[in-house]
Amino acid sequence: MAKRKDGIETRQKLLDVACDVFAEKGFREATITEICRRAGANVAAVNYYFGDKESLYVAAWRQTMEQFLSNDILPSKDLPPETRLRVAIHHIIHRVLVDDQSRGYFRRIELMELANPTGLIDDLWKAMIAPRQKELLGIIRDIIGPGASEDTVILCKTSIINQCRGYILTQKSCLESLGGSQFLTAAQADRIAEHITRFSIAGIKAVSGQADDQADSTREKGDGKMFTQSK
Amino acid sequence: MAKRKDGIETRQKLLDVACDVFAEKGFREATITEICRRAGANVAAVNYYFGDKESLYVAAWRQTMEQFLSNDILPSKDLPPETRLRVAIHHIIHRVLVDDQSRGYFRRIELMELANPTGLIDDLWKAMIAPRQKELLGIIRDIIGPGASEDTVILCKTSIINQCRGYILTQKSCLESLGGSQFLTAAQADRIAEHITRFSIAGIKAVSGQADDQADSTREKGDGKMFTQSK
DNA sequence: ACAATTTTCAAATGATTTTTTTAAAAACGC
DNA sequence: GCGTTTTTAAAAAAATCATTTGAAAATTGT
Repeated sequence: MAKRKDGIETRQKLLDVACDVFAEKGFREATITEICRRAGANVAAVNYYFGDKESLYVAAWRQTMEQFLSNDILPSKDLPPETRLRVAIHHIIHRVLVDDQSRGYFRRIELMELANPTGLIDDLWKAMIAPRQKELLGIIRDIIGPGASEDTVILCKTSIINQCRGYILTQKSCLESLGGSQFLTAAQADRIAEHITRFSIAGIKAVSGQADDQADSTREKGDGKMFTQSK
Repeated sequence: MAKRKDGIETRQKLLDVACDVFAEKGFREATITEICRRAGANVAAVNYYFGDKESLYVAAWRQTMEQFLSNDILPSKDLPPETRLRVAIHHIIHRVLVDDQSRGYFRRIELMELANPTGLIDDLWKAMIAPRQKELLGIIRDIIGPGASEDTVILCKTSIINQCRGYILTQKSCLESLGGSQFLTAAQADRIAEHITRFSIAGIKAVSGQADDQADSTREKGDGKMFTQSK
């Protein structure tokens, strides 16, 4: 006999709420009890549909990633790199700060995972995010020119990512104190994104003189790289 | 009769370890059991000296803040603002990334508190950090000139803080993958700080054209400010 | 309408963990 | 050595939480 359709509805509701709660509290502080309560389901529902909490977490991550990637705009390679950077930054900021149904979760769950790693989604993360990081590095390289060291490009990427990422943290406390709404207006997000864009383009150009042979005496491992890419 | 001096030693050890553990795990995931174990004290010690876990947390925060502030170098007002910014950034990054006995805790505990607020130290935080924020805003104002809007100054401050703050997050996972040492060398931290400084000075100058009457149509509250200062 | 199956539910289980207390023993200052 | 402070082991108490269970309810296909 076929499955009932209210079943998958509950399952989906559970998954959506799980994204909420994991994004808010991280894996360990999120409880099945709360997830079920907020989903209007019985405590047993998670175990019925997902087996256990860990599997629910992985499923929530997967859904969040898929939403994140599916809404992705890849700026055409023909555009000048400054424009491509602008598009990328606006995109990140909007997803984080503007309420358009759960698309901001990715960055927030990522952050919780960074702050308190569970290790449950490392493989998933690497597979899906590595290409995106390369894309950003490529844009920066195009702006900065071939003369700059790879270290410098990575530092620029980190500066940009960190600028955006920071808003995830302050979002909650900032906005709560302003009043009800959990998200910024599109105009406010635009203002922030535009700021980060201009700030960063100028920043990139200003540090472009950092060639690879900078600071030779302090080099450690002898492989010519001071920093390696990680998360 | 006078108090025994081994008593305050234990108390101090407890407090130091508490900073470690709260910085690593945040309030809720830190346990008294672990703190006492790592301090080489009995489980009952925390309750004996501090009463309960919450009081220990507040005490740990207070100590961390005081260490943070006591080591503070206030760059002389005579210096050009670019130099003062450089000093401030180097200072933050060194405290976060270089191992000089627990001075980096402040930023890490702050981060945990931001990611998962307990609300226990809000007042403390506001009282001690607000002046420092003002200092940074003043430096930026000096660089950017009187023409720029207050919003723009705040956005610049946020860009700088966020660039620094991000390294707290990636520090752990980054460095673990590189091998044992929990901290960067001073030279690596210098490189990062110098990058952030140049990047940001250029950034500030690039956005200095953002006057207050930008984006009037999207203004919300009518108080002329798009953003208010928070954490 | 009925049987088969899926889903929901309340209650309880079980396990683990963690804070807090207690009362006695040890260590210290004088 | 005396009085006090500190430490200790053990256990009590409290608080969670994930998970299970078995029965009830709801849905589906016939």
